[in-house]
Amino acid sequence: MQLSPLQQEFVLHFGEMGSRWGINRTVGQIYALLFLEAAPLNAEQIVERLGFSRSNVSMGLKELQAWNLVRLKHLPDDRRDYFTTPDDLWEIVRTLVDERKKREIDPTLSKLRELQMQTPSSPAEEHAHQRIGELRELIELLTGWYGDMNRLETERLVQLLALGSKLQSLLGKAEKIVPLSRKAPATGKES
Amino acid sequence: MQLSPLQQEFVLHFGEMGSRWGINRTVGQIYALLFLEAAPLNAEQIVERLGFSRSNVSMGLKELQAWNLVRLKHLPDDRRDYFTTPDDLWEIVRTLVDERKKREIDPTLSKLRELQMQTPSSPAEEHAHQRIGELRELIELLTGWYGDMNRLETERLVQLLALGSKLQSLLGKAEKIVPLSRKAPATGKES
DNA sequence: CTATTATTTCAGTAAATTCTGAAATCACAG
DNA sequence: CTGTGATTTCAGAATTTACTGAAATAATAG
Repeated sequence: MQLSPLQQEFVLHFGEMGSRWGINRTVGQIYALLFLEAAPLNAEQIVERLGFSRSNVSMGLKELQAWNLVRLKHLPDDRRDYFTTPDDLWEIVRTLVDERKKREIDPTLSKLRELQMQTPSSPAEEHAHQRIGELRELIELLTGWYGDMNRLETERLVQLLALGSKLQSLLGKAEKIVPLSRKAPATGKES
Repeated sequence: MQLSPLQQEFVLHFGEMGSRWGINRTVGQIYALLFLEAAPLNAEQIVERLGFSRSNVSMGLKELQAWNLVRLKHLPDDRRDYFTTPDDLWEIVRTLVDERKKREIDPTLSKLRELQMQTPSSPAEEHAHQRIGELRELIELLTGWYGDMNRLETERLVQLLALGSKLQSLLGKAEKIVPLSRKAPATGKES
């Protein structure tokens, strides 16, 4: 592995962490490398830097593409594929969360809805039915909220996140002026 | 496996999904079973219902305990251990997110901070250093926000989540009255 | 202390996954 | 076409992870 010490440590760390997520070491390392690199890299360059077999890199890149986590570029007069990660970190986060939701949450939500169609036929099933319903509701609340957040521009989203706990008191104040359940009364301050 | 059809489908589904998370099929199924069950179960009952070996169940339960995802109970005049999941689903979600943060995010944040101490010694390292800094900042923003949310009572948290995109406009209005960057001016409406 | 039952540990095996090199496919220049 | 280089596929090897049964340990009752 021919990387600067900084790069090397970062890449190795992401390889390790990769296995705590669904992805494997190879994929984690490839991603980490592309993330740090200023310019796009082709498969051969990744092989040189990480010391994996060519086919392993090919499969890793395919996986990263399936996750939408890398962008494919082409240089003039060069027909090899070059890969980068988006410059904008928020784009990366959005992709990551979207994809994980798609793979880890959505199938469960469908399954829960499907299971709730069944009518329970014993006290045990009654309780299970109940429990499944609660879980479905909770996941719907969370995914609904996520959908809302995801629709915000990054700028707005960051503002909101930065507010954090200040939101609490701010909302308390806002609610006095703009009650949640009805039309806002005139305050004389709107534009 | 001796379960009602409803239980069975749920349990099998969570077994499958388990492998998309860090946990394995066995652990996923045990958890799903306990989640649906009204009363606590002991290890032997789990063996009967899921058909795993006794030792496999023992290891699975140990893992679930390490994740803080099950509660240990004891019945009078019975020295076997009985296991349940919390009745309150929000408690479960909080535990899950806390533990995943602890395992998947916190170590990375430490590593990023550590790497940023190093002074870059080449243009490539300079760029990597930059990139690592951006990533660290983003993760700090997200974890900071999560810490804030986590401190809220469930009641409040649910209200906030349910607001979703309505928050946007509400905040716009609130900001006119309570500007974010300075002390709130008197509006004549505070308590 | 001894017997009985509950639980855990662990070495070996089974299963799943990751990784490789060789061959196949693809893409284009000449 | 044909040849060259880029990329992918894939069968088997290597590695890792999951699972089991047997033995060890722990806990309690008598």
